[in-house]
Amino acid sequence: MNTLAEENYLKSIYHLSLNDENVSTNQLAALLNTKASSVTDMLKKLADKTLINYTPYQGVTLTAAGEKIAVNIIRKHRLWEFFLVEKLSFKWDEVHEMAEEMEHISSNELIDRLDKFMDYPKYDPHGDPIPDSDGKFKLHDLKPVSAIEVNTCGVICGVRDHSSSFLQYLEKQGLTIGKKITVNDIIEFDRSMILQMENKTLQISREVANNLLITI
Amino acid sequence: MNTLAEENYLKSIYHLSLNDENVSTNQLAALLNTKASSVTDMLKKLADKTLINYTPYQGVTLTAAGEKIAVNIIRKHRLWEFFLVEKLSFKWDEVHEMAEEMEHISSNELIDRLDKFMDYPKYDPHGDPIPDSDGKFKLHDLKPVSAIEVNTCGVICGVRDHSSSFLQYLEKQGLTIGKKITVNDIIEFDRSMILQMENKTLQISREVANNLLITI
DNA sequence: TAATAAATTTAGACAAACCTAAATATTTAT
DNA sequence: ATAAATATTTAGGTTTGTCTAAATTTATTA
Repeated sequence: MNTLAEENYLKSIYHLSLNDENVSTNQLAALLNTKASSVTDMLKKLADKTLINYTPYQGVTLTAAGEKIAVNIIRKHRLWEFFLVEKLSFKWDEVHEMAEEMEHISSNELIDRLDKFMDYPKYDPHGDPIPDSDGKFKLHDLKPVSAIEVNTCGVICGVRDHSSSFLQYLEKQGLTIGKKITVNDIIEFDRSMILQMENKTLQISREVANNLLITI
Repeated sequence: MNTLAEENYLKSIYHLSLNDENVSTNQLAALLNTKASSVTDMLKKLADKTLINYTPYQGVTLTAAGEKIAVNIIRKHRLWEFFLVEKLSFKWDEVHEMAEEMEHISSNELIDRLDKFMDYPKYDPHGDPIPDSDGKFKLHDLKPVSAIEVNTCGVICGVRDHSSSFLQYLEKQGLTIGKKITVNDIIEFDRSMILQMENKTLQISREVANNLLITI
């Protein structure tokens, strides 16, 4: 078994790997709220366990073994988030911290039964895909709202930013998972966007449009 | 907040306090699977935080603050055990280890909602009372089967031993929570007991009778 | 391409929670 | 009441995961 700290490093490396092939020490330090020297120590330890490929100064990638562990933690995190929202009626902006603790509950039998109990959900409350018990999952083909043209429409299927302030803002505007929106206009001055959604018109900043993900 | 180790010490002191007013260093070392010297270190730390009353060589008691924390952990443990059995269909002998991890999930809001989700259960799968959100709970008036006379009857409401081997044995014999039993006879030689339960007759050892709890 | 800046690693410490071995208190038994 | 046995604490280490400060490597830029 791995320690809590090791699990958090593997998870962070996995997340950062989605953007960059090689993950740097400083990226990890920033994400994990720690110092670069602490990261170096841990990278040596994870490399000794052959969970990562580590070349000093060159950053890291996960090995197959490391990725398997990371995906399993993400599976647990997302299933617990789903549980908290669907069964315990938490809001989508309230569950992240709790799931950060719950993802480390070790039993796989438990998580598989939880999965079954909730009828094998495919996406968590933020639209992120939930890996199945073999670690497999499908990504939607998602684009930020900011990437689409005037007069095209799409369905909200995810968010890039998971902060509660962003999620609360979206909730208040009714911009939640599954809603159909159309881009009516783009303001030239600041590239903010005018959206149509269920008879209502609303305006969102470029910043918001960049972080709101849709399928066409 | 308290560390995981601190929480486990407080919980253990609480459990041991039910039998002995003052809890000794060695009792804690045995229960926590650690060494007496390690216990001494932790007792000093908990005393500094005024969670226990500690006089060197004289053992410890919980302060009101310490007891509150201990009872809250026990509340969480028992609610999660109930969840695992009632919602995820685990058997009563399978849930202890998982609940040992889950009891440390910090959110009280989470546990209160879980409590509500399950409709405020009063007893866990082993018959132990679940403290409410104010830490209050009622004990059944329980006696071991070994303490009752021939031709008296009672309802199984708890177990003294929580080991999975004991629980599995009881399960196999059908001696589960809620079952009504009558003591038909006591064998003089080894004081084993002949029980009547739902048309069946079965014999249990003194050892089993000591660990099976009933209400009259 | 040499100097500077930025990123990373190394060296040496620290706190938490544990350990062993030795010292000290308390309890039990003769 | 004292010797022996038992329980507990103290002293000094270890490991994990963190830190700061200094050294080193890589990247940038003039």
